[in-house]
Amino acid sequence: MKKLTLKDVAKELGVSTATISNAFNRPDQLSAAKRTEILEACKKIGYTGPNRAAQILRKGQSNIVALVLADSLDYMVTDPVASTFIQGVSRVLRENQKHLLLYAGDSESIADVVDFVDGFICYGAPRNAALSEQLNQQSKPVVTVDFNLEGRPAINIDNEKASYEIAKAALKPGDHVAILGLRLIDSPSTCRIYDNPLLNVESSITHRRLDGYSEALKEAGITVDSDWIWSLPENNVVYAVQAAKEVLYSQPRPNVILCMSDIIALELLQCALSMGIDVPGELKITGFDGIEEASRTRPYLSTVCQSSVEKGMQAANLLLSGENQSMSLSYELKLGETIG
Amino acid sequence: MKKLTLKDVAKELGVSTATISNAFNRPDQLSAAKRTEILEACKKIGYTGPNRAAQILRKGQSNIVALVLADSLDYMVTDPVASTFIQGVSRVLRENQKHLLLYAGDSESIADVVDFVDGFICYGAPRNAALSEQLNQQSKPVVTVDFNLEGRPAINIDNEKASYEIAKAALKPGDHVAILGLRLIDSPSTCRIYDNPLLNVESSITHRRLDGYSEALKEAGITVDSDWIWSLPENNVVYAVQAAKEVLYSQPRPNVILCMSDIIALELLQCALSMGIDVPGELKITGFDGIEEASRTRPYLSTVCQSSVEKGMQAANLLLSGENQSMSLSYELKLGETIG
DNA sequence: CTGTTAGCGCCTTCAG
DNA sequence: CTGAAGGCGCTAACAG
Repeated sequence: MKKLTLKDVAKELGVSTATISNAFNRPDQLSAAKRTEILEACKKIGYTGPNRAAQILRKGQSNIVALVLADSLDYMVTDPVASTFIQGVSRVLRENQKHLLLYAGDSESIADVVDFVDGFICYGAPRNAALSEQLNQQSKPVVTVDFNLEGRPAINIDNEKASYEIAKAALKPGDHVAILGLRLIDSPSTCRIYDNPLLNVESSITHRRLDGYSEALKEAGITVDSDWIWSLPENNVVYAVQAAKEVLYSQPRPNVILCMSDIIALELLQCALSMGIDVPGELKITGFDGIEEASRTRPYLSTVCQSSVEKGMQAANLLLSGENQSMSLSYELKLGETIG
Repeated sequence: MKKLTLKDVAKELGVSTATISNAFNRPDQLSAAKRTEILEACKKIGYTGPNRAAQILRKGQSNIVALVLADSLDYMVTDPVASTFIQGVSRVLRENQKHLLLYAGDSESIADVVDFVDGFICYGAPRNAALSEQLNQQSKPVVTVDFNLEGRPAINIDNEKASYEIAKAALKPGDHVAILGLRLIDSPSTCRIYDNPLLNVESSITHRRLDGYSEALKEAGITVDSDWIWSLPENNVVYAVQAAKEVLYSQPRPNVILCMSDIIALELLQCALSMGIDVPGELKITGFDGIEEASRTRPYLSTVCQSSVEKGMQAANLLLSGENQSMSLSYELKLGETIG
């Protein structure tokens, strides 16, 4: 028994194909009685509705939304910030009967899916910059998050202001400060940035965070040389451990370390504690993001909480609404025990 | 400028549509020279290849694999075990140029996607049992993980044996034991199971784990009444906190608590520590899964480590290979400080 | 309210 | 290597 088509069913029931199609797609085009009659008959003979592949081609609509993540899914899917974002997106898509296709930001091109997805949510600048180009040149709706694409609606938080504030809260004049940053330079491994060329200074949010820190440092009369600024290639535990060790074994050891993510900050905290360093007595630490794990750890991390769930929901809503209106979401400072 | 079709391009280049199609899909059907000539010309005029929606319809193949998660994406995507599994899946799909569609296990039906995806990986029994039915009745390949679907290849670990072993390691005769389980009964909230009807006793892995515990308990001559067994509706922090409090405030307080996930165990551990309970002196705790966070916490959790990444990779490989061969993956006991 | 028809864009055969 | 033709399964427009 092969798969039934709409035509088969029409013949079987002795009505036209249009009527079957309408019964499924446009209830207003036929009487309610006829409609339920047809639907019941379909159920009986095992026809579950029009073939989706054909519908996609015909209607140019698939109910699939592509979520383009900044990097390979491999990295992104286990990142607590990203997965919370995905959670928000999926919640809204579900309400709207849309489906979620995850797309890696280091893919070669969007050609594989651009013809059938209904739109793109782009979470962070894709590692492969060509994707940004391609996204901008195609005509389906795009919403960007944590970065901007000319002419497309975007969702952001004010990274610079948030970073300024958390740094401000942690710093006192005379502090010796280090910064553990993310993808500030294009390096495959954890390292100090020295005077290497910076990566995407204009567009990357981590450079905005750096700007915020710098402002607070300047106000406190503190200078931080580029050999006290680290760059991690990815926001994960492996790189975080490397960075934590490097910075904690550096002489003279900083007494304030500003981290651009909670993952980094938490690992640094663990590392410091196991070295017997007193936090916040000898070392103050700040994070960024406000991930759940940060509130399960003691001492409690000082960090910037951004609601990734809300970000995801807003992004999805914005995409589905079709409006071209960017927005800036709020954040919240959480001053925990790691800055005393 | 509207989107170019294959036909437009053929006319433009003065060759037949078949040739263009072949240039993209069947290199052996034309000379290498002609092929590159065509491909270059296409790039120049901005034709990125055949329309995927049309290809999907025509070829009946989309290069999209649906990952059916046990529950709503909302829950699953932030679960560390599930997201690690997704990581494994995505790694293999990427190598094979396939794309990943996330599908919620509490959806009404698979009809929305069954016509165009190339196959299904089903991670845990879908909350909506109708999906299992539907999956089994359609003809595309399916691989199940952590549960079985008749006639379909499955990937599992031996939950019963693993649970037996971890319990065995923790237990001494005379212990007062409680169990924090997952979805043992069909309840919307955290509660003791008492004599409520059990859920999916045959098929659910959590009942296998319970069986394993029971065996070890029997051997140690310990009985655990059903009012010392809790069931959490989902594996998340909220329910874990509730369960932790309930069990720790119960009299007489157990001195061994077997948890069916690390999330539960970690929350219980935090809770116990903040109540000033000595672990493992006054209370031993075991987990299940071996999530990353468990190794960042002290005292180190005793747990069963299963490699979810490998599970995901195997599942994807199995699906793509098309073989109908089930497999059982290994696990590893990690005896940490929480059982002394 | 129903039936007919012309594509959506492509792939594959087949004869040349 | 080409050109033509027949669908894949459906929907939208139009005529009745």
